[in-house]
Amino acid sequence: MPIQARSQATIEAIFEATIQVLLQGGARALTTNRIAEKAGVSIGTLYQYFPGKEALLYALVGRHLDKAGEAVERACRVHGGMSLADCADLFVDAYIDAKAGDVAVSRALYHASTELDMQDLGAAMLARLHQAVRGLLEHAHGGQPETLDTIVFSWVAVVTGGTRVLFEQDGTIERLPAFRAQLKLMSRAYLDILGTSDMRTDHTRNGECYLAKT
Amino acid sequence: MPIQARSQATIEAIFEATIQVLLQGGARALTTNRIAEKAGVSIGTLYQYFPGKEALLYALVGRHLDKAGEAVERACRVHGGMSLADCADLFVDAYIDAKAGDVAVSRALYHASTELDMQDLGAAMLARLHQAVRGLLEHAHGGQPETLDTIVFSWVAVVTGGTRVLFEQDGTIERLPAFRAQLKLMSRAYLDILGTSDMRTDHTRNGECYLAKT
DNA sequence: ACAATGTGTGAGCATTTGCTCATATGTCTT
DNA sequence: AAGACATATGAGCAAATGCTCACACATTGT
Repeated sequence: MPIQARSQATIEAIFEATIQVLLQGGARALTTNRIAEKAGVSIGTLYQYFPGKEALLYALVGRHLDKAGEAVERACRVHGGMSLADCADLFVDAYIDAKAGDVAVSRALYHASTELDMQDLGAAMLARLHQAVRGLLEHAHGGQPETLDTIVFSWVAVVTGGTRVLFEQDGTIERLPAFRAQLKLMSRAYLDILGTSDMRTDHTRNGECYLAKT
Repeated sequence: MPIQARSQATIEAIFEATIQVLLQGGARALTTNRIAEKAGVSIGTLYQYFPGKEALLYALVGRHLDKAGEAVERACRVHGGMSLADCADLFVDAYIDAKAGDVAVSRALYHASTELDMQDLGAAMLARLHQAVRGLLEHAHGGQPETLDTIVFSWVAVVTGGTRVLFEQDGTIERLPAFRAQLKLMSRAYLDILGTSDMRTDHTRNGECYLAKT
């Protein structure tokens, strides 16, 4: 669709302007006219490239998610003979690094995306992460495939969800280093179950009562 | 402010109508006129009780968060001489149960809340959970208080965030039981670190390389 | 019965929003 | 140079939204 070079530049300007408007004024201030103004193009131009406001946001969010997803996939591909602990660190680092690049943008886009129906984008992202992580752990798992899927799903949900909570609550990413370390610790402890026992055993008996009374 | 009984009923009707509109039409369809119509009251009545749309949403979201927070706090208060594993189960169950009651409502309210500036409500909820969980683990922790705070923060973030991801992606809460079990398993494994070693040790050496090659 | 006050009404206004379309200006090919 | 096509313009429209206000009804106390 882009025949001349300037059209691509225009689209880029519109994308960038959308992010800027979102960052400055929030979801409420995100109007097509404002976006066009900020981008330095006319409102008509905007509607030449996007059939509507929703489509613009959809494309923008999709592009960002795609970038993050690709980064994680790339990181997960190189895992020759890693320990589970290293796998844990690998995914946690890859995901957080992919998201930490522009926390503000991620937050802004996420807030904007709730106005629309973008659950499919989020679901696609989750599925992508699921596949990547599955590949990472597959050869270390001896049990049934569905068991592995449950583990992968839970782990991915916890890592992505936990990171989101951190970013939402702590805009300054002050706590990020500590949280990252804890997330790794937790992931290692969890994944080690893969190598030590079946998922169905009740692990309350393995660990004693660690309660240190007074 | 409510002197006669019917005013309270009106407010309740408005709250309920807000949820209904949100569930049926999403955030885009959430207009004051629609809410009033659905509630069976006039638009003027709505603005007699709430200074604006934002205030209405703020009150509604606050009420729901409050209910959930209170439930978790109540559950966390009774913890005489529990093992860490039981503590893990307790919080996971309490939080999920508090949220699972009305998944659809939680999702709807969350989506609506992004239009506004409600980060303070979310932060307050997190702080509340933090305090409750801190009380739950306090007597089992021998290290420095800041270490405990880091653990509690990370754990709470992971449990709340992970649950949110699940609810957003899986509206039918089909995967909830499996996820709940995994979350408990993960929490137990993580919290056990509290009783076995200091947080600063590198746990890569404790666990071997569990990788089962082929 | 009657006023005082709490509660409910809804037509309609000011503003905003997403978007269209007739037109203008670049850019490329021949 | 000139036509063909891609790109850009922006005034303005139809619809929607948050909200006001002058007025009506209900409940209470005396």
